[in-house]
Amino acid sequence: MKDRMTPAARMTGHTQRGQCAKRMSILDSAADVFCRQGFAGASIDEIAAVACVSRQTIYNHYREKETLFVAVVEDVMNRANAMLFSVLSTFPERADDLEDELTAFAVRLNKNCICNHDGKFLRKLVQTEGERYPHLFESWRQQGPGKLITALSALFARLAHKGALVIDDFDVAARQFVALGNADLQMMILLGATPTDEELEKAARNAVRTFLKAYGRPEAEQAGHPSQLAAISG
Amino acid sequence: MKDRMTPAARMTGHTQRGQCAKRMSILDSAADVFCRQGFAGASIDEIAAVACVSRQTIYNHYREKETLFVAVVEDVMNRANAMLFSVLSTFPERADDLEDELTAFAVRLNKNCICNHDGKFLRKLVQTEGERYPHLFESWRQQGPGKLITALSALFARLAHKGALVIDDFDVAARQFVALGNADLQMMILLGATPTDEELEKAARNAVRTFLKAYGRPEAEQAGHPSQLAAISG
DNA sequence: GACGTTTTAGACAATGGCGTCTAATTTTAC
DNA sequence: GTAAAATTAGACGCCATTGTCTAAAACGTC
Repeated sequence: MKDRMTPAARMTGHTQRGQCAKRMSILDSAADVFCRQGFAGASIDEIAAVACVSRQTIYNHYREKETLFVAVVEDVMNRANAMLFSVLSTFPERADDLEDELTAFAVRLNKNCICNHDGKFLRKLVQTEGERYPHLFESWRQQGPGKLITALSALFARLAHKGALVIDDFDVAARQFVALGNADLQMMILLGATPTDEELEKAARNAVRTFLKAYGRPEAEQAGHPSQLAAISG
Repeated sequence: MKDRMTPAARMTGHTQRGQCAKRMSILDSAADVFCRQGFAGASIDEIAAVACVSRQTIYNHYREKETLFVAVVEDVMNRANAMLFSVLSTFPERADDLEDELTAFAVRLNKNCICNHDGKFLRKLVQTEGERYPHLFESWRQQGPGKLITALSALFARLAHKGALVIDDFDVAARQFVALGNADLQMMILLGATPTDEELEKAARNAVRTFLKAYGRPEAEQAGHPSQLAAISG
């Protein structure tokens, strides 16, 4: 049904040759199956089939199902955290065009960190298996979402220091920025659906407008986009 | 470990006697086990043990595991929707003390609809089994969250009509109200943890303050709570 | 107290998944 | 080309689970 990529096609970019190729194919396919079926529902045979690999090869790399699962989660967590900080590094420095820049940033955050494949995987697995593997996801929680909020609040603090924003509690503002960014996408996020670019853009625009209404410097707000209110109603 | 209630103690209020008691005990226990283990990981024997009921009794009421699962989900969905509309009916009518009243409302919403047992169950199951039972959860999505936003936006429209709020897009505002309410609790919600009353209160307070900064009538905002900014920083 | 219904415990076959093993085959390294 | 390493297909034992069946026990009602 859903056209699945062959493992060769799946590994884009530099082709790690040798055993590493199989390893990555296994990790990728296992992530896919674990995500769809959960730990209990995923069968090694299905993972092997998706990875185009024999079952023994999997047991060759990973002692047992649980070992594979932990490796998959750690792999996805590392990718997700790397992507998160890559996106964080694009946070707008200058305060000109703050609405547009923050909107573009929110789009990147939602698209590459929250609505993407890895984000869906982690949400699902943290919810379903989080209680069974507390320490496994705890480290992710601290290094991923935890640091996101810390970093975001520091960045907002800089913008506030420059006079572009008026914020009383940076930490709360950071969390609210992320929450507002998800507001229009919550059901899609829950269902694991992928929003279109227009949906992403619109959600981010709505979020940033409200965020700036709450935290923006009053005079800058109206000076920047005088036609704002008129444009929304359409 | 976690002290489980005996099935008799679990059914509060009017004691439906006869087979109905067993039925409810089975539904309750099955919800518990399905929520913890997922559909694939849940075993009928464990459900029977938790319900203090023999396995055959379960098969007596429900033809097979899937039948039981569907019944459980429908049961929880009905309870959750009923609770949602019960909470919705407490939305503040008058515009006096809007911050306090909206905060109390947000606390009720989070506590009784989102962070409670049923909310956790539905989030988990929608994510893990939603793709396998599309129509089952689709009806919930429409009648639960869908109607929540519709109703909330209508209620906000009334407040705006009274001049208590300044809102351009009621639908967006409704979604943002809910999203802001979750902002400080997102990780707890993801983990299925239960926030304390103080955490609920603080999260709702932060949310409503920001919501009113964005959508509150400018003069009402400062007139109502002049010491607001000073109080937050502590 | 007697009768019909419900529940119970346990046995049972069937299924499917996990993890091991082996022997053959392919790939890689030199 | 050859030797070592990796991979493969398939068979295998083991165990957990599903769903059925049966005979005994408990329950509720009259």
